[in-house]
Amino acid sequence: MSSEKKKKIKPQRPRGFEDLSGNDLTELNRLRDSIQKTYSLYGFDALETGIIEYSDVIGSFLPDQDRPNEGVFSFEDDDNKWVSLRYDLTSGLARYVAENYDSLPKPYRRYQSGWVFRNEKPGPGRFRQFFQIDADSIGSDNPLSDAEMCMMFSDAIESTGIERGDYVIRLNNRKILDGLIDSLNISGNKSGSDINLAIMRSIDKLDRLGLKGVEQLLGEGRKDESGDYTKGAGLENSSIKEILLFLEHGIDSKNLNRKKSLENLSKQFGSNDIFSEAIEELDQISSIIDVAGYDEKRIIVDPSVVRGLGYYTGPVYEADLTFNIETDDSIEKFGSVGGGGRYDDLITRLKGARVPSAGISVGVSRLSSALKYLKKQNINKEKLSVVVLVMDKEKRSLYYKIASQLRSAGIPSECYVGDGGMKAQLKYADKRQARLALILGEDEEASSSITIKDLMAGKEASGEILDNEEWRSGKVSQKTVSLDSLVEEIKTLLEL
RNA sequence: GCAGCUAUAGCUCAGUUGGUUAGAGCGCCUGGUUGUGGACCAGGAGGUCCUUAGUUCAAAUCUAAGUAGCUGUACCA
Repeated sequence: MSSEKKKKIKPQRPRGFEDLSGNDLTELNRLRDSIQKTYSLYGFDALETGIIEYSDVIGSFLPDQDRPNEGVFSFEDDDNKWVSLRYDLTSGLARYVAENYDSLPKPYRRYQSGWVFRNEKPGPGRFRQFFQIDADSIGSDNPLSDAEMCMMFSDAIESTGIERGDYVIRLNNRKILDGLIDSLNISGNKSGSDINLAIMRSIDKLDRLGLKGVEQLLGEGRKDESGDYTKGAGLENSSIKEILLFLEHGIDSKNLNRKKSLENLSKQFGSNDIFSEAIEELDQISSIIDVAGYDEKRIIVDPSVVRGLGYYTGPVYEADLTFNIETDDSIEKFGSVGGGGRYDDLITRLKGARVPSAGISVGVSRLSSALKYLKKQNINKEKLSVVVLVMDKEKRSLYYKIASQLRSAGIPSECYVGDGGMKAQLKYADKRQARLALILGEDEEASSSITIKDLMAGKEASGEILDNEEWRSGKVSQKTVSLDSLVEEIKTLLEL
């Protein structure tokens, strides 16, 4: 006996994976639909690609070890080829574009949503499987496509029910930071170098760690709450000062209009070539969205945005929720719900030729919990459903006929399909959160009527019942009606 | 990866300086009520006290290692 028990496998879902049901699932679908509808309004095409790609295509390479790359779920297929679960939707897009390059319209603009997988340590609000909704524009160098991304981003977020003022699109350019770091004359620095990336990473943590944390990371290093130590970039004090000054300006400029903000920036570091180029690009984007009527309530210039260290090459955008979230012991910023930017070199790897591109990606779980917090989600939206009880198993066909009639009238209805008695069936209906139970037994049959039991009303009444006799009767919230008028009665009852 | 914390019933947790049969609330099941879910009453099932080794007359309790989880941090093409 005990050995048998030992064999019983503990039902446990892998960490970082979620089961979705009920309201959460409905909400996911709703968000996906409204965002995709926005993308579609802009003229983007829908695309689906598989969730598995060849590992080398996905951008990883086979090292000498057994596993291709950290962070990616990978395995060998029958042909001894390494395949991987997609870690984002861009990799599939890149492959698709390179494969069908000649037949696609250029620029090619498409949207896609789906689950992506990362084999990483999950944390609060971070999963190993999560849902992304992307839109990308392939094959355009034009600032118009960046501007379009920002505007569409803003529209998409508003379409989910988040109101203007509760979010903002922060626009920046990677070249601004490149220019800044370039002007510091740090030895060994160039775009993509270790020291360059270390600085970028430190700046990226401004939101979470604040100016002080960034200062520590740029210098010697930083100790976290648990006592663990992170080694810093080791810059000289003068350089750190410059960067911090710049970041402070970034914080200030959030409150300025875009034009003013860009003017200030160019005054501050105008002499650097890379920097000037960045300002010029941002200026063009800003003019386009100005004319289109997207003001600073929706899109701001914020020089502290870093985004995806790897493949972004120009303008970057991030959607931030601006309200605070109050937890038990602290008040935190809700933070980013998605982002994107220009990546001019990504498809080059698969295609050879340079393919300038820009894209955005929205993470749905964050957005969903934000909406839940704002109470915009339709929580416990009253479900309209009816369970027809099986009182006499011989007469099942009759019950099915009733359920079928109700369905024709647009009322979701089901017949109990289990083996339990009446008590068990009502328990079932209760757990299903059905609104009504229909009872047609001997009593009702004799008068060709049917009893409608309002489960919600009964539940409410139950708190007031103290007398056991009254309880026993169980008839507080019931109504017996003629079988012919059933549909009408239900419609009046539910105010349809 | 690094660091800190934690591990007792399905869930949330209590368990005294190491002491005899390990508890509570919720949930679940049964009955009160063979035609009534949800209130109420009565009863019941459910435990490798994470694993292994050690200390001890005696370990859920102390020690060590391992494992898993949580939190922070790092990484995240």
